[in-house]
Amino acid sequence: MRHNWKSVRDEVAARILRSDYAPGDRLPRDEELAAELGCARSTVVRAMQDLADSGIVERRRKGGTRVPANPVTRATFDIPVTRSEIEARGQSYGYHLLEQTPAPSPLHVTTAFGLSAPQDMLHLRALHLADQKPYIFEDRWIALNTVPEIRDVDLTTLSANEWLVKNRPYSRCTVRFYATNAGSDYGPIFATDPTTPLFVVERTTWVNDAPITSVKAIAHPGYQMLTEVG
Amino acid sequence: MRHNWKSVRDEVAARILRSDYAPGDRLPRDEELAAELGCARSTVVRAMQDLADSGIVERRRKGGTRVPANPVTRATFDIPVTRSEIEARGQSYGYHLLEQTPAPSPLHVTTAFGLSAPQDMLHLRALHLADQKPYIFEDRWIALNTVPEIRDVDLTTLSANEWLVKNRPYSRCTVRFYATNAGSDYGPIFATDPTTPLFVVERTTWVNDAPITSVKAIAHPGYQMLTEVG
DNA sequence: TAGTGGTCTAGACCACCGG
DNA sequence: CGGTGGTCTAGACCACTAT
Repeated sequence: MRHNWKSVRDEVAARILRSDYAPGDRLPRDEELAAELGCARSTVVRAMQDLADSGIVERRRKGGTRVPANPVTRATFDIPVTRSEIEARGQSYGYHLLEQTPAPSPLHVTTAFGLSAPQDMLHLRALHLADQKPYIFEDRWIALNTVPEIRDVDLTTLSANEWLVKNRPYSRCTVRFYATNAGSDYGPIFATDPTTPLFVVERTTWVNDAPITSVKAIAHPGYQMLTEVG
Repeated sequence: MRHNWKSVRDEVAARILRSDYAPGDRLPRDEELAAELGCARSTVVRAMQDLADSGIVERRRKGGTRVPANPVTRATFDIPVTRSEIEARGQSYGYHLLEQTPAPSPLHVTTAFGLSAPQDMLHLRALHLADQKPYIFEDRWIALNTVPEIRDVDLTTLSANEWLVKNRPYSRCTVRFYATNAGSDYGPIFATDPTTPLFVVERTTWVNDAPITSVKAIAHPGYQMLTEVG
């Protein structure tokens, strides 16, 4: 008897691993599984919803529950505030504000926000240090119309990263990962050759369609984003 | 009256956006919220679990529900089979197997799997094409002890990627993203300068601690991994 | 140890969508 | 239109953990 949803989930997952249910197959109805495993339908539902969240099965009304014909690897990454990330590694955190300039948004930022025209923004360039060494360099634009208070915040001590996270929750966000060269922009910051490949995380956030901030976080050479699935 | 869990979730999310509940704050107990919003406790539970899954709140027995003091951006990426990815872009898919050699696992693969000694594996190098152009190059190692059937599969037509996904489900997987240079290994394949930065996705999979495959997928220049949150 | 979330149940009705 | 998953309810009991 399977009386809790995790054991039901694990049983179904095991059947998929054993190919009892193969990609493309339809699984028994929740009610049948409940009867077979000796639990309530809602327990099966809970288990199946968890599997569906992981992308291991697909559920459709009337269509039933299936193992996807083309399974995907669903990977989840938590992107913390940079200070937390560094401290979680047991390293000391340091922060340098390199530039703080009001300016109209440049084209790439305007389009990232989906705006039809440039807006007044605050442009920041800052460096996050781990054990005194450059860890992440951030190039950030903050929409002054949406976040006017930022003008009065002392960003030399507290990073915009932290202030925003605690004071300006977002309702929507896009995240991009890609590779770039250090070039003449970042090479000097990380003291590396301009040809060094660097990992970039770009995030753009909104509150109800009003732009908040768009940030390019360029990580130090060798940085990896790692996660485990399953 | 909020009578379904999504409206409860949205109401709580809205309160967090308005900073009615700020980072570090404790939210009312589920029972109180249920009473306030006029629904059953289980409806509130469903809503809160969804928010907890998104990292928007943290829940602990006896500790209650809180807005995390250090909120994170939780991003989810679906990594499909390469063919599906290309076809989903509306491009034609092509595949070339460049190399297929049995060999003992090299050090970096042995350690990726957490093995104490090298194992017999099948080494593959293959190129995925989108509209005839190089899209992703994969360098893959498959554990022959765990997947002996792979010896009898014709991998010149069907990519190992697809065969494995449909025939060898995994129970555990690690995913890494990082940047690398094209160098002399990948430069010729993508017809680019050796200094070109490339985005790499590295995945290693197991079934119940038995190694299945470890693959480095090197994407074409300019490749981005993109996702939306919220 | 007491307070809070976590889960299970049985039953009902709803909503989507495949045939 | 009928079959399947989706959700809600009320109540009970369990399990963790903050205090």
